[in-house]
Amino acid sequence: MKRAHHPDQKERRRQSILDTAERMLQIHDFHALRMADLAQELGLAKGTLYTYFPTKESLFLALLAQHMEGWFAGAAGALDALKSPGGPGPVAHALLAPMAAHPLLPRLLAILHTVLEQNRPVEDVITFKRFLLHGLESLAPRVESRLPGILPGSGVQALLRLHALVVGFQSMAQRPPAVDAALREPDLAVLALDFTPALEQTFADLLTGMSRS
Amino acid sequence: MKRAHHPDQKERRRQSILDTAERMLQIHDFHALRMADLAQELGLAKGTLYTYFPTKESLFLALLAQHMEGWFAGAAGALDALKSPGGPGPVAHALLAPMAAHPLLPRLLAILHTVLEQNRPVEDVITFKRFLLHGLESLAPRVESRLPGILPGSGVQALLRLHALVVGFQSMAQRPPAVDAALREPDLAVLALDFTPALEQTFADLLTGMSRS
Amino acid sequence: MKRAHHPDQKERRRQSILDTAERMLQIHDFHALRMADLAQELGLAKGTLYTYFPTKESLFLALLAQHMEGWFAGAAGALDALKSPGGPGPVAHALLAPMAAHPLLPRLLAILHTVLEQNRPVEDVITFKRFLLHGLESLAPRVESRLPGILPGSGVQALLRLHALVVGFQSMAQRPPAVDAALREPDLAVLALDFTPALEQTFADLLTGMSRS
Amino acid sequence: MKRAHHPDQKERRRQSILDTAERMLQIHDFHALRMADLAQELGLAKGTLYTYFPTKESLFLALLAQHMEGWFAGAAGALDALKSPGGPGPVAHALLAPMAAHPLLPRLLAILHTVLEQNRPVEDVITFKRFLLHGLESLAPRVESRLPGILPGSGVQALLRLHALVVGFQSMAQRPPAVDAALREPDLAVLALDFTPALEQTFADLLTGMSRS
DNA sequence: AATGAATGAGGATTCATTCAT
DNA sequence: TATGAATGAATCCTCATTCAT
Repeated sequence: MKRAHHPDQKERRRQSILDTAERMLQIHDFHALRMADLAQELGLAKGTLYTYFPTKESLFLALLAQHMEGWFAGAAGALDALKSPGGPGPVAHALLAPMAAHPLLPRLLAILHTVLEQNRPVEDVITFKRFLLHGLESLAPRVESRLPGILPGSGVQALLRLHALVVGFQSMAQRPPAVDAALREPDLAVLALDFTPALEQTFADLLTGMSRS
Repeated sequence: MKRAHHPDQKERRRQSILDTAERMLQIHDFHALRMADLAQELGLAKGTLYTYFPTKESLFLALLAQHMEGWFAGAAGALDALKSPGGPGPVAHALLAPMAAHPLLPRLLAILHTVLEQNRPVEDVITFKRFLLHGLESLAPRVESRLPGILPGSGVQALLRLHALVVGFQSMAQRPPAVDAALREPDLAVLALDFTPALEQTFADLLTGMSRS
Repeated sequence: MKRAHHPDQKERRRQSILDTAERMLQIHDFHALRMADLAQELGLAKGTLYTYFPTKESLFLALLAQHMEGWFAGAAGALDALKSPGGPGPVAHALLAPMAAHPLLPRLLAILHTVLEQNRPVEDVITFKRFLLHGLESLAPRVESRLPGILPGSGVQALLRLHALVVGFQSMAQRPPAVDAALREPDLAVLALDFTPALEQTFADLLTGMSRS
Repeated sequence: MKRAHHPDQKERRRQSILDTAERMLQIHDFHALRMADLAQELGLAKGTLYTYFPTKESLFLALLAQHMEGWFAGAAGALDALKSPGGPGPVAHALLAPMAAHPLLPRLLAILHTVLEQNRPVEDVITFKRFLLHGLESLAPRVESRLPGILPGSGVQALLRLHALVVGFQSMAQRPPAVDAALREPDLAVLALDFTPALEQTFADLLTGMSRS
């Protein structure tokens, strides 16, 4: 394997690790995806991964950050493209449609608190949380300006609530085989949520409620 | 250890296992809580646990079911005690105040999909889902009747959305030590959600939105 | 379950346990066949089995003894029906044809030394060995009288050698699925022994050799 | 513990694992010999064993292969050293005397089918069976050429029959303490086989029979 | 005689991470 | 930088057997 001496090369290799991790994450979940497999798929040695990321969690946290960034940008653009005032429905759509370009985002968010942030040094957590907050704060005013009735300053709150909905619906919508089979019983069909529409509709309703309360 | 031959005794012992599991779950999380420790705490042999519950998951699923039942009853009572029409705030409070008597409920719900329902026989999942749906359906009309503007028949949907919020907020609010430390940074305080009020306020707003949309 | 007070009833129940064990042994092997399953199949409690047989091993040792007895009788009859002198082939056939009526016999013999006689009280082993020797000694003169060239007194030896062949061929012929698949490779077909003919032919050859040496 | 980076070192370490396993197998049987003990005896971590052998079975299968190879070589040499024609007795001796240098061989062969080949991937079984067959086929013509009367082409068959006798006599000769005690009863002494002479004598008789049939 | 609740020993394997080369 | 050998913690469940009722 070529050595990545130049910073550019290092960055490229780092990115290739993230890309491969992403690809493999579509097949296996976080726990099932082993560092050894990732290394093999990349043609690297296990140890090499650890020169780029200190832990497995940090690797996937970086992946999450990347997708968050993409979503922040996409959502900002979509909100900006919205005629003002947009109203809850369009705002919800503007925020969630860009998530389609980042299908792993909900899955990574769902393990953010329970897995990725476990056993990490406080400084890293602070860094990530600042990054997250920064993104939310860039979207917040855009949201507020498209929702006339909303309480000024509650944009970040709305986005945190969206965060909770993403995590909650994701965990309900990602069904292991046995649960999937169970929900094929006709009477249980009502419990078989479809992630995207459920999320968007719920969030639109929530924004509606926030716009009047 | 006395043998529980009489059905009454068996039921009492089963309950003592659940009670002890609950007590220990307040200290360790599901994974950290080992069956061996539980047995030792109970003064039973490990194998004995398995005469009452076939797997660790089934034990905690039973615990969850018990608390769900308690919450169903409490919420039904609180809703019935509500003057009609109650409106979103009172309804949200009626639904969530009884959860205070079941502090483990959010934590168990948060691992329901990702842990407890993993690797379980389909029939068990069906049974549990039916139980869950049955509870939701007993609450749904009560919710609808207290929310004049809500779409008829959307009571179950509202409760499923509550479910998602519980799971989402729970995972955000249960912070490992490092995250807790990070959120003590002044600028990050906004990310430090307090589970109960965040949940109740959000759900109230959601009900408000559902009552008008 | 009816109590078996009368000795006759006890004997009948004991036999029904053996019969059921035999039936179940055709599906699962010794280790896979659990005492709990056996009890359930019989409609008895586990503990009841232990009033008839002190251990799992003793139960199957009794089953083995029963089949041995059947085989002793069958082989004795077949040998007696043989015109004298019969020669190695007919003698081998007379000894082995009756084994077809006891298909479990080779399987039980194969685990006799490595499983059934483990951890048993010396007295029981003595009893069983005496029973075994007694059977062999009843067949030995019949064998010798049908094999003119054989060394007088070597009948028991011949039968012990047969015992070894039964155990050896049984372990080679009872193939787990992966081995069975492997032996479907054309070049490996020669290793895929068929228990009955391999055994009989080999034993006939052995008797031939013993008749001349 | 030094890291075995060089292939030579790796091979040496692999061999030291096999050597230690062999030494410990003389005291405990396969089941009683735990991987943890083996690792401790070697001064290695348990996990390290698994970098050399994927399973416990594969480790002992490798050990068996090694002894088989030794026996193949020894037997080939002994047969080659035999004046032609040798006759059944000398051929049996040429085949079995080299087994004395591999006292574990019969024990490993006795668990080959019932333990070592269980739960192994088909490819591994095929590989091992090919290795086994290859060894048998190298001995077969040597056997045939020393046994004038034998059916041409029946050398492999003779060796498979030897295999069965080894397994059968091994299981009869390896007596647990209780059985050993039982066989000290004077009348039962006839059942107390001595592995090596019983095997060699029987096989010689079998070859005699095969030479004329 | 029948029951069935209680017992508890017993072990291979995975995999994130380290560190000598 | 890259390697990959070494590490070692971590744990659920089975099931023959017992014994109080």
